[in-house]
Amino acid sequence: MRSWKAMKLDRLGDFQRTHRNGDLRLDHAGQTVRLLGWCRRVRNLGSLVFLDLRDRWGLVQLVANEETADPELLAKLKAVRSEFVLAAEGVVAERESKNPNMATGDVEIRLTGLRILNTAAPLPFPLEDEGVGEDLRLTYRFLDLRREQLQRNMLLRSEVANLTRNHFRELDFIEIETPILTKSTPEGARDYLVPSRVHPGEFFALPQSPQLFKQLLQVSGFERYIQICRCFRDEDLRADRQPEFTQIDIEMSFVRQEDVQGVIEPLMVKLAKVVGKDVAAPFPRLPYRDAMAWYGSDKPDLRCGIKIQDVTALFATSGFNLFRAAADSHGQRRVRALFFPGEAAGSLSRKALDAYQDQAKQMGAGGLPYAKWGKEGLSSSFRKFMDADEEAALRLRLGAEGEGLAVFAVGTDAQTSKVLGDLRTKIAMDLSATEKDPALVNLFHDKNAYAFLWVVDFPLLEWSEEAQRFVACHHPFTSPHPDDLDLLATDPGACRAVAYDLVLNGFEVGGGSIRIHDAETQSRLFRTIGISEAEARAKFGFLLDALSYGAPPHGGLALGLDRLVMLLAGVDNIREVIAFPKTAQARCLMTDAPGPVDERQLRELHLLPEAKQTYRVGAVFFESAEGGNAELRGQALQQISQLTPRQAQGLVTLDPQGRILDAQSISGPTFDF
RNA sequence: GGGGUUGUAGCUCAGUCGGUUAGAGUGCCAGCCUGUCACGCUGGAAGUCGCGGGUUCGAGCCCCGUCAGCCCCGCCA
Repeated sequence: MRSWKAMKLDRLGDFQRTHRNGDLRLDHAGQTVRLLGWCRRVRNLGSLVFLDLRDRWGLVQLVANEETADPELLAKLKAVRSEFVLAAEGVVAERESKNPNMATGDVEIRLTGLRILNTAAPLPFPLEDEGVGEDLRLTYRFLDLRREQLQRNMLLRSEVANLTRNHFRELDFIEIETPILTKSTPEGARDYLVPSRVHPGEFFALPQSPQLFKQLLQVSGFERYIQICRCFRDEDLRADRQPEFTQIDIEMSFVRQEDVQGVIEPLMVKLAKVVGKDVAAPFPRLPYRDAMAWYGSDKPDLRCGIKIQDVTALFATSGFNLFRAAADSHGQRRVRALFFPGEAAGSLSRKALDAYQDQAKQMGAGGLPYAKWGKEGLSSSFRKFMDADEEAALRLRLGAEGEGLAVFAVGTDAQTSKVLGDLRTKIAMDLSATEKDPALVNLFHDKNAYAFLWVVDFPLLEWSEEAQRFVACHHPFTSPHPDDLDLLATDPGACRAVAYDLVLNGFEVGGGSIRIHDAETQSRLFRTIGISEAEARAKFGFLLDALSYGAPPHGGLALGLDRLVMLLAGVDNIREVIAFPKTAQARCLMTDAPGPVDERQLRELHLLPEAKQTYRVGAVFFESAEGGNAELRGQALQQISQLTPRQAQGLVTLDPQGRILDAQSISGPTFDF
């Protein structure tokens, strides 16, 4: 039998911790201390035993040897295995051989007492290893969370939440909780639904965001609202997306876009400082149109300075049909390009280019035309269509001096933005690892930067092919830009919104808008996106009512706390900053949720039809009946059909008149009637 | 819904052209060890090669299907 299973445990009793393990220093030498924690590792040298004791605050070495320690204590110490839970008493002493890699490396605790509070089975994976399979880590998340990295991330997350609360409290915000059980709305992401037991066939929805409630709170007069709240979206996941996530949600009255940004920026400065980064506010403002034109993304990563260029005009007379056709399309289709200067770009291998082409195809491109200027001059997928003059014109247009690589995309703005927006950061990141010129490396990817920016002037609406109508880009409560109000009727797609996203290093970390605060505009917008008067009344009647009773001009923003902490922690996956996350298939490997539920629960929730009555019928003896009296048998059967289920589970005795004399329980087959 | 990728000892992985008894490191168990700190040394136990089917004299390896993890596209107001 293994020792960790058989061991008798000690009680915590009146044992009191005197110090945190990580705090002990030479100053404490000579003091008797009492410590608690987990055994990280035992090093048993025979008659000398070392043990590292870990608590939330650090690690300290315990020691005992044969000459000075009580033999019972030494035996107990030798029985300890990794992750046993211990209470230790001892004297702080200067070490004979110090460990400079450890905060407490100058001292050790010479044990005078040891209690084993609990044993631990060998762990399914080592806590020190980085490369453990994530499914295993998630199955044993409670152990995974013992690891230093996750402890750090959880601490950081807690710090961010505290700083945020303090920041907004100083600015006179009030924290108000909004419902988790709420109403499903037609626009937006798929809702998680909760069936109502009391109202058959009706459902609550979990909130995708407290959007409408925080707007209503403005109508109520809570001019500055904040909530750190859980939100839910039943959509497919990504590395930076979980089905439930935490949002820092704020809303303010009597504000303009700049006022909302003005309370967020100083918070970001404070949060960046927590991880030792200095960022300068105000952050750059970039109109959506420019973001798409230059970076091909509404959340551009400004750590990369390369911009997309339009080269359509150069190919008006080109022999390269693909490009010339775009030039002939009167702006419907364009040729756009990225140029990466430098030796590393100019000497990219065919294999690397093929990989980028595959990437481009995945983003919907037909291929990836390129022009590369390397040691041997030009090599290009459309070289035979380009003479020296055209090459020179292209180089001039791209600003290409010396070596470098240009990649091209042809198509609509949306198509080319998608392809080039993706390749821009991808190629730049790769080149930053191989390029030797430090100035270029910095242009490709400034790895020290925390590149915050506001993307502003989003379009209000976009045409949905699937729905064959305009839908809200942000949400249907977003205020149209005051200068574009007339466009709502004439050219809805061109109407800008007073909406703004906060972007950090290519991630959308927040989004907000000034909201519609009058019922008339709100109704008008619902009409524009094809929500009928009746539907608007049914779904958003309370909002329209609220807007008609003195709603102040208001606006706000929501920050994705998880994503923000992920970026601050410098990790590339949102699961690393969530204590108990779901897998990419929206499953919890630890609890194995979601799971099936009892039929009874389903029936109570009206998700299954009512159960049929089931009768268990035993053998029936006609005790006093002589032979096969048909009439009597008929009476008996009639009696049986009136039996309660309980009576039917048994042996039934009838009198000559067919009445029940006696019924006893027996087992038998069941029948549904 | 689609594409890619991974799955072999508790863990991290190797496994050649389809061919003998599937290996290594680590962890675990036992013994030894007075200055370790990834302690060291000696020995031992440990396998549903994700699962199901097929091809073959023979499958961890080839084929088909399936499940699970991860990444991406669609989706995510």
